[in-house]
Order: sequence, then structure tokens, then C-alpha cells
Amino acid sequence: MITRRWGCSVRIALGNTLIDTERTIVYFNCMRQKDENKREAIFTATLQLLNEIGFADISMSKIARHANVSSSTIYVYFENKEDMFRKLYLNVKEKMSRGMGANLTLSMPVVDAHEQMIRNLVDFVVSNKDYFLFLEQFSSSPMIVRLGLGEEAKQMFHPIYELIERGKREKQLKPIDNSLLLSFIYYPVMSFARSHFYDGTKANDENLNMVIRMSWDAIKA
Amino acid sequence: MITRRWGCSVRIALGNTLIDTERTIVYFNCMRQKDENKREAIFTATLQLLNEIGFADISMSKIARHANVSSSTIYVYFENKEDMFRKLYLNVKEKMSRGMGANLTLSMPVVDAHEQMIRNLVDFVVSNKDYFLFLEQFSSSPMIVRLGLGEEAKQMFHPIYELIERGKREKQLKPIDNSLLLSFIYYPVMSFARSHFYDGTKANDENLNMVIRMSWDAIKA
Amino acid sequence: MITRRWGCSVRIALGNTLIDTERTIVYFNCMRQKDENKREAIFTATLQLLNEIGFADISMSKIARHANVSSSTIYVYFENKEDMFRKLYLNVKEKMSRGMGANLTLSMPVVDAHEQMIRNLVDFVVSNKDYFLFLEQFSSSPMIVRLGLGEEAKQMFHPIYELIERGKREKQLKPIDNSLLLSFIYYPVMSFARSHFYDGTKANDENLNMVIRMSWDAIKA
Amino acid sequence: MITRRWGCSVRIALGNTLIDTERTIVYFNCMRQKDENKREAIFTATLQLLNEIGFADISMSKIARHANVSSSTIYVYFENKEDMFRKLYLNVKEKMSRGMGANLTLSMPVVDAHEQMIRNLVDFVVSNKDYFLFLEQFSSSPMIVRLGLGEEAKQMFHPIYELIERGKREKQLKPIDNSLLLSFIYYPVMSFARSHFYDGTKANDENLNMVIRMSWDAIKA
DNA sequence: TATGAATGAGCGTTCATTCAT
DNA sequence: AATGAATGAACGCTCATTCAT
Repeated sequence: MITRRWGCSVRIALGNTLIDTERTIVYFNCMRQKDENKREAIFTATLQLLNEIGFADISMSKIARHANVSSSTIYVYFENKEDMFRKLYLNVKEKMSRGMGANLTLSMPVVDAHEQMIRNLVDFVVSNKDYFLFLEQFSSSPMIVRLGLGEEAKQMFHPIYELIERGKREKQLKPIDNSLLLSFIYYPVMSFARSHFYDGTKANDENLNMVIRMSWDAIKA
Repeated sequence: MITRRWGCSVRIALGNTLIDTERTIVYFNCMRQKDENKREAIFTATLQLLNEIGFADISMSKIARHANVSSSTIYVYFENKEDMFRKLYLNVKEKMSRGMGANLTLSMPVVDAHEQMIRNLVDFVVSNKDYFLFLEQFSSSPMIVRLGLGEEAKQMFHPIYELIERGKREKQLKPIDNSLLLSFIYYPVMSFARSHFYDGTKANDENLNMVIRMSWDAIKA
Repeated sequence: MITRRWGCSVRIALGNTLIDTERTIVYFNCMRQKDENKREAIFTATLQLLNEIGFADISMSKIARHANVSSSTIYVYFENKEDMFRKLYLNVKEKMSRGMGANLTLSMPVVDAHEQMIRNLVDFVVSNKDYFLFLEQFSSSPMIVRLGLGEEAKQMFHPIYELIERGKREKQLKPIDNSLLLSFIYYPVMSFARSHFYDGTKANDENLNMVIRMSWDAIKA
Repeated sequence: MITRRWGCSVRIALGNTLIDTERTIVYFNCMRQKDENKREAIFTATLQLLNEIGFADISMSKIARHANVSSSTIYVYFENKEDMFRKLYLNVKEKMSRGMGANLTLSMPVVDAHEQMIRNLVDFVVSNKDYFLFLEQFSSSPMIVRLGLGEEAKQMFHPIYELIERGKREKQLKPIDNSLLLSFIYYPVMSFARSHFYDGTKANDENLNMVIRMSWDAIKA
């Protein structure tokens, strides 16, 4: 952090002590630093607007207005619109991935780990509506491919894949393609979350237990 | 009969005689009807572009160029951009709905009807990639709500709901919310289709049979 | 021009005569046409602004305002800013080239043709200040190379080169590189024009005769 | 002595002791002077960019990037963009003026002084392409007038004017307007330099001697 | 002295839409 | 019915410049 080097005479206030120097070499760093709050504000504004008006109608100036910054300020933090979307996606994906893998250990029986994972997913999605809606929209847009994020997208499911692989090794799960198993773990939960937000089917305990059971019935060996 | 008035330059064939005029006032009544091919061309161009570049980058002029018509021609067939998207969605939704309900009769055992429906879905989606990608993109965008198509969207699943209701009446399916059952019928199939198009997991017989079985295991009573 | 073909019933007013047709084939052309005045207005505005504020400060919106059109209208007539500058340059260059070659015949003695050419140049430049200033500015900017107009630029001097070649063949001019001769025909005249516009040295008869004589003294064999 | 007050993080070397502080208030008096190298780097970068991309596309940030300084650093050395261009012009003009007047004495015969001057001009221009291109571009732009440099521009020709005046007094040169004589001394040489850089006509001895002779033929009494 | 952060104004261009024919 | 011309508004982005350190 301390990067610049000057020969100066300085007087430094260290608490109550004053130190005077004459022609001493001083290294110091006193540039204005990027404000992490601002980056976050831009992300938040983008998420909210995307979920309100969608990719078709969002714009850099609307985001800036929503985030209470000048639209040129966005370009201090991101190279361009695509770069911002990419970084936002990586950010959200990381959180989602971490969220779905919480409290999972290799020592758990697979059936319990499966239950915990679905609970994690529902927990995360229900308490992060914005992330959920954004991921749904972004994942189904051609942008994800154009930005070269196809591989990144798969990486998000790393915790699920780990579980699946173990389940297959332990003969608890059907010995079939990962993607087929994923189709009956992840996607039904996302559908469940949609129902929670838009239809009457709330994500209550009863329904959640049912989803967990149905998913297990589908994938178990 | 003769109702419109224009200043045009015209050449008229009266029997064998040709009359040329320059900037003459012409009153005429044109019998030409809207060209259904053109409406279709606009739809097709829109679908292709949406799946190529997405909602964020599509525009009326790009659609027009792609459909080989003038951009003002689009306004002969549609009121505005939103109207076009709405009509396109209704069009595709209708086809999808019809596709998934094909060859289904009330006399079939529920388990067979369920199998037929999933086969229908996969058939339709695999042979109509553009419709599938459009529906995924459109369904997860806030536009669907803003255009007042929330109810329309649910209507698409009418054939599935009918099957589900019968299944529950006949005690073949779990007596739970429709949306939960839908989560394990429709969404896994869409996920399966995604894998077919983008990952290695092809929609071959073996995989398809597996999806049918998994779905049934999940929903059966 | 008459391009579209319709089967209509029309009534045409030819002077006082009215012709009625029923289901007759009619070819007609009634699109709005590009307005040549507008293209000219854009050129004129660009020239004036370039000479007032220069390449560094000109902008499409300023040009549009000056030409009394919407800035998007410019894009009906030109592909982009560079295209506009290129077409403007070609337009002006053509006029300049025609101007300097006026009233020149192969039967004139070289010395007379040389005199006529310098008179042409001065005439053209003095009565087309905007063209002159634009050409000076454009010719010395790197844009001319970037737009691939390097060869075009040389073509402008075609009438001079023709004269020079003949002069060398007839042993009236020094048997040296064309560009050296050009340096003592074209450039001094441009310098003379600059003086006329900005310094006291007016382009009167006396001074003009002097320039003609000096140029001839420099180039004659 | 100690005059400025900043909140910085610093590391101070007091003999062998190192003191690190975090966000400490520091009063100091920096002795560093403006770095002449930096001013020069900015000038050089500006010249290069102007000749590469021109006035239309240059910008402070591009200059800064090219000169390897922060764009705010430019404002330490110059008031604003115009000020920078003005100072750059004065700088280059001064060098050009000095270059063309080198090795000229009042005791030389006018004809020799004329020859020397043209050799000076060609020497300077050929070995300072950037200066030459910049002067051509700047001189033909309206900026030179807006920045109030019209008089300065004429001053550049001081060595030529001195020679011309003497030549007229000694009856060696035509008794005509200075600007007319200038038109056959300075401008042909600039045209010659252009040919040297862009066309085939190299500034070799033969051609140079020819230019000197032609110029003299034009201006001699 | 030097610079990264910050910004309102403006850039070149495209937008969705209407007009005139 | 069909379309090229036309446009005000908005786009994504860069500008020249100032601020804070």
C-alpha cells in the first residue's frame, strides 16, 4: 500500500507525540482509494433494476441514478457494461455456491447431505430474492455464453456435484449422468422458489419436506 | 369504394395501353390484405435474434433487417415493441401448450399419460430449439409480469394440470399442491433439454426413459 | 423509380381528366425521397463549423444544430462521422479540381496555361473561402491518411500534372520531379490566398501577376 | 517551512529506525520541484498522438496514458488543454525559428544566406518530423487564431523576414510584399518536406539544390 | 508533487416510433 | 400494405476537469 517515496521534512502527529524530521526519506500513500461501498451500491442497484425492469430496459444511466452515483463513476469500477454484468454474476454465483454448500460434511450420510443441501438452497433463495431472480434471468440469457461464463455457470454447482459423486460411489444414487440428477435436485427447488414468490405455494416446512422427499425418491438408487 | 388519396407517380396498364404519370393525385382503394408470411417472418426473426443476442441488445431495426422488411412495416402488424413481444409469446405459448398435450386421452392410465406428456415435451423442445430458448428467457424476465401475461403463463400448463388433477383423484399421485408436482414434471424436463443442447447429455432413449421414471418416482402416490 | 406493383382500383386525375380503373395493375412509387437540400445543408454546416472551431471541437450535434436538422437525420445521409468527412472531402476536392482546370486547352502555350491555372486557383479559392480553409485543414490532418484518401488527394492535382507533363515534353519546364514543380505552383498560391484572407496582402491584379511571374521563373526550363 | 497538512499513511526512516503509521496527520514541506522531464514527456506524447490520430481524436487521458503519467498530473504543469496546446506550440515554434536561423550572419551575401536558410529548414524538418507535422496541422487550424497566437505565428518567420528585408535593401530581391517572397521560400520547402515523407521524392542533395535554385529564381530581383 | 476517484457535460450513435407518400 | 425519411430521446461511454489525499 505504501508506495511513493519522497525526501521531505515532515512533522508527524503520533497520538500526542510530535516527531519532526528534516530531509528524511518518507514513503507514503495518500491517494484516494476506491470506495467498496460504491461498488456494492452499483451491484445492488443493478440487481434491483434487473428484477424490476429486466435486461431489455436497464441502462447504465438508470443504474447510476438508482445507485446515487454519476454514470461515469460506474466506469471507475468497471470497464464497461458487460464487465459489470460479468463481475456481478461471478459475485452472485459465488454467494449462491457458498450458500448451497453450507454445513455439508463428507461424514454425513448422503441422504442427510441431500436434505441439508435442499434446505440450504431454499434458505438462500428465499432470503436473497434478488440474487435468485437475477440468476434465473441471467442464466437463461444468451449473455452468459457471450461473456464466456458457460464454464463458470457449471462451477456454481460444484457442491451438488461433489455430493452426487459421493452418492454414486456409495451406491445410494442412481448410476446416471450428473446432469440428470441435477435436473431433479436443483431445478425443482428453483421452481419451488418461484411458486413461493409468485403463487400461493409458500416455502413452509410441510412443502419443503415434501420437496426433499420427492427429490430423493427421484434420485435414489 | 375508392377511399385513399395519394400523390404518386404511377404507370397503369389499361388493357394494352400504358399510361405513365409523374406526381399525379391518385385516389384508390387497395384490396391487398396483410401478408401472413410477413407476420411470420417478423416472428421468426425476433426469435432468432433473441436467442442470438438477447433482450438486452435486440431492437426493432435489427429485427426488421433480419426479417427483410422495413422497420415501419413491423408497425403495420403490431402496435409497438411490447405488443409484438406479447403476441409472439402468446403464439409460442400456444404451440408449446398444444405440443405437450398431444395424443393425451382421459382414458389412458395416468402413468402412461405422464410418460406421453414428458415425451411430448422433449419432442417439442428438441425440435423447436428457438421456441424453447425464447420461453426460458421470456419466462424468467420481469417483462412477462409487466405485460400482464402472468395468468397466460400458467395457462400454458393446462394439459399438465389436467393430468395432475386426474392423477390425484385416482390416488395415483401425491395429494399435494399442483405447483409441487409441476416442479418435478415440467422443470426437470426443461433442465434435461438444456443439457441436451449445451452439455454432453443427449436426449436419447435411455436418458429419456430415465427422466420419465425419475419424475414418476417423485410424484407417484 | 417506379418500383412497386399492385392490383388496385384507382381514379387518376390527369390534369382535368379523371380516369377510373377497376382491378387494374398499377406500378407506382410513392416513398418519401431523400432531400438533396438536406445533404447540402449538412455539408455547408460542417464546412462553416470546421473553419470556425476546427476538428478538435466540432461534433455531430453541433453540425446538426447548425444545419437545422436532427442529429439522427445526419445518419440517414451518412454512415457515420468519418463517412461524412470523407464524402465532404471528395465533394470539395472535385470542385477544387474542376475549378483549377477550367478554360485550359492543350493548344494553349504552356506559359499561358500556367498563367490561366494560377488565375483559376486564386479565383476559386478567393470566392470559396470555406472550401479553401477546409482543404488546408483536412489535408494536413492525419485523418486524410486514415480514411484512405491519400491517393484521392493526389488526384486533385490532375490538371496541374497534365500541364506539367506537357511542359516537360515541350522542354518549357525543368525536367525534374513533378512534386518539385508542384511545390512552386500550387503551394505558393495557397500561401498567397492565406495572406489575402489574414494579412494585408490582397489578391489584387498586381500581386497576382507577380505570383504568376515568380512561379514561372521558378519552374521554367 | 512545514506548511502542508495531510492525512496519510507513512513510513519514515529516521536513521536506522523505521516508523510505520496508518492514517496519521502529517505536516510537511516538500522540496521537490516540478519535473522538467515530465513536462517534456507530456509534450512528446501530445506531438506523437496528434500526428497519429489528429486533433479530432486526441484527449487529455490519451495523452496522459501515452506519457505514463496520471491525467491530473498534466494539470500540475498546464492550466488546461488549451494552455497546453498553446505552450506546446510556442515551444515548437521557438525551436523551428531557431532552427531556420542557424548559422546565418549579416555578413553573408544574400544569395548564400538564402541557400543556408533553406538547408536549415529542410534539415530541421527532416530530422524533426513530429514538429513539422504538428506545425502543419496546428497552423492550418482555427485554434491558432482562437488561442491568440496569430501574431506569434508570424514571429516564427523572423529570420526569414530579416533576410528578406536585407535582400530588398541590397536590391537582390524583388521589391514586393514580404508575404509574396515568403510564399516562394517557406511554403515550397514545406511542400518538399511533405513529398519527402509521403511520396517518392526524397530530400536528397540533387533535389535540395534544385529547390534552392528554384526559390532563388522566383524571388531574385 | 502527484495521482486515483469522481463527475456533469458531452460525445457518436442507435432507439422506437411517426410521417408522408 | 409498405416503406424510406425523419426525429427527440436515450444509449454506452469518454471528456476535461476538480477533489482529496
